[in-house]
Amino acid sequence: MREERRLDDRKLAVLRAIVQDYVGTEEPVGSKALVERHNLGVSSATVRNDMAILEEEGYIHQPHTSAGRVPTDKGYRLFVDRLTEVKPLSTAERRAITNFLDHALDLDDVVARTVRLLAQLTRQVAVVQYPSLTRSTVRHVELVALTPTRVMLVLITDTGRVEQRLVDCPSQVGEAMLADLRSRLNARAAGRRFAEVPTLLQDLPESFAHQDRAAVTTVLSTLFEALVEQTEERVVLGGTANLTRFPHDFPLTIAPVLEALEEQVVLLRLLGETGDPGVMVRIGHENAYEGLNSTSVVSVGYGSGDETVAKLGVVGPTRMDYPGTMGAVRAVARYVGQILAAS
Amino acid sequence: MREERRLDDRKLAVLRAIVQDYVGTEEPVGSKALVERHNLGVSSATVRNDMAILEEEGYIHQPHTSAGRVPTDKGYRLFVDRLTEVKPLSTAERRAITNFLDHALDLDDVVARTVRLLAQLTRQVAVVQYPSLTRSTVRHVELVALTPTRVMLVLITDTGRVEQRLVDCPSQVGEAMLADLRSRLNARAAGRRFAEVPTLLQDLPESFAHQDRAAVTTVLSTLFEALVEQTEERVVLGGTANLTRFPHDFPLTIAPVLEALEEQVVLLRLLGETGDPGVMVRIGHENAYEGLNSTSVVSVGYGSGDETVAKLGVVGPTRMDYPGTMGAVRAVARYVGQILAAS
DNA sequence: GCTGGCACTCGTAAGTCAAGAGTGCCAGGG
DNA sequence: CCCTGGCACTCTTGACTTACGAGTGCCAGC
Repeated sequence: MREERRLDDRKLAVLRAIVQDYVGTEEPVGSKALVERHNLGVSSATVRNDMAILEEEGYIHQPHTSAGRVPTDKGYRLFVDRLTEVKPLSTAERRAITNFLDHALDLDDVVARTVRLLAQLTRQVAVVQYPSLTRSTVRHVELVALTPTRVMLVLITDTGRVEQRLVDCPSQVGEAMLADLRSRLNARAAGRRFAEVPTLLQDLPESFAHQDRAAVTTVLSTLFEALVEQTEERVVLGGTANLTRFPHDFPLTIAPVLEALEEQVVLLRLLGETGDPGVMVRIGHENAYEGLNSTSVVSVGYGSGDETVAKLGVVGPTRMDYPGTMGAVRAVARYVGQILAAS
Repeated sequence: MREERRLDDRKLAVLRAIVQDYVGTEEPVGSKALVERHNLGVSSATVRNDMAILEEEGYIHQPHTSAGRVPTDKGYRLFVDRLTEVKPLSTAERRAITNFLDHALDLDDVVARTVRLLAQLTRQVAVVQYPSLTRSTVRHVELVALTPTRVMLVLITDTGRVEQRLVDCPSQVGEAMLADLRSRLNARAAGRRFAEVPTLLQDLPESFAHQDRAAVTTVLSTLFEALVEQTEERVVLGGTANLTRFPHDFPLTIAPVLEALEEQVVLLRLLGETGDPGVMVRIGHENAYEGLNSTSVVSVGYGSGDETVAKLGVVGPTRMDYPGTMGAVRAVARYVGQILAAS
């Protein structure tokens, strides 16, 4: 293809150098500075020619005549795909992760700590999704009578998550009937995946006395609701103060970013659209949401064992240290997975 | 006192006008503009004299010679205390509150919606504390055997909140013993306030068979821990994008503010230090936390009935519309209180 | 005690200028 | 054919100057 013909190894090296320098200095990088800081073995004039080609192909861009070059989204994309490797963490960083996460108390705490850790490690905005329940199984369902017609339904999942729902029953429910329902419910549903539960329980009301059937049906439908609703995931955010580390594009970009980050739906879509198992990077305009057009998202799935139960990642400026960020995100995800598997 | 002698009604009117104009225009206000926009009945020269007095007393301040005046923290304080009334909401705003909160599903949803609502209404950063459990009572304690030595403890409070804890028991716990413990626990603790529970349950282990006592003690201490820990409150934040509406002092002030707002501890102290029942306003340096020295906090307690169970409020620039903000905060708090009382 | 008038201060905007960075292009050499 | 040194050109940036105007403080007079 055409690009292959025009972009020889040296041009790619130039692009790599531009990205690295620009990420470091935050300033457009010129040909002269480039040859000084990287031993490319050619003169600045040659580099200028290469840059002209790279610009023609859309990998770099010139803010104005007589300024240095800045990578475009397409340039970052090529850099991420072919010009760099994920950078493994230093042992100090690795130790920080274990230190920080080993002291987590429960699921909420794991998520909260993960978000703080990611934000600190990458110095960017961290996003962590609660473990998904779509593939989760029911560990236990508890029913507690609060008043004669009111029942508290508590759903406990195998990821250690607990959800409660208040059920207003159409008729009085006796303690005996409640105990009966509880045990039958658990007998059938415990250990099952969420998706299976409704079919497994659909004929349950029939086995109850006529006057109790309405109440049983109400309880069941509340349970089903809870199961479905929990697939709408929660997302936790941290490190928004890191947005202020870029006084450049202020306050143009920060406002829409903050707005976007407050929308759970947007956050979920940010993380949600990845399919493959590796670290996903979405750069600038590759992001569906307009407010995030000048940011990149680095995300990855995590889970106990080999199943992905949720995603986590960071949001930062397109001008970010991709190798380092990808390394940090991946490392944190792995360790969180281990923690989840152990608990 | 001296102030009373020097600050006659007209000077106070001038201060009020300065605050109002400055909040509106965000620019230092001069004597001429003041007499044009408010019918003070005197000339600009007179106003200038008054301003000189107000400045001597520290109520207003001049950024530089030949600039208009800006209220100081002390000036805002006087304004809030004596020069204005809390502004009641418009019917449209009132309707927005009811519309928004009436559709809340559960406690989490109430809090989430409240935060969004407050942020929208005041166009500032909203902070809502989860209802306090210190005065809460235990509604039910549930124990679920997960493995022979592992028990899930679920605590349900009268505010509808649910907390779970995993308990690793030193010995195997049978289903029968667990049922026994469950019923005794609820018999003694249900309906009681958190603080009472430990004393009520302290001799419980003695009534169990010798080989079970260690397990019972473990479960109980986990329960007590959960009770205590829940008095450390959670706080939810929203509307941080509103911080970007002040391109003036950027990005000087926004960074420390964002940092402060990410610290749960700081947030809690922000809300927590108020005692009296009315709306509390803390202006600029009245704030203990340094990063918030250029912001004001407007907060108020809310609760079902007449007991305050938690607080909510907003954080904004000292240059804010105090009457409007106070009105909005108060109205939201009242309505949330009603919702909580009803559910 | 209020008012009009006036001189003074000082921040802001606009305009000018020089310096420097960076480029594109070209002609020559390997 | 590709690389290189050289050179003219562009355009941003910062410093400096200037003019303007908003706003003040003060004073004499009513």
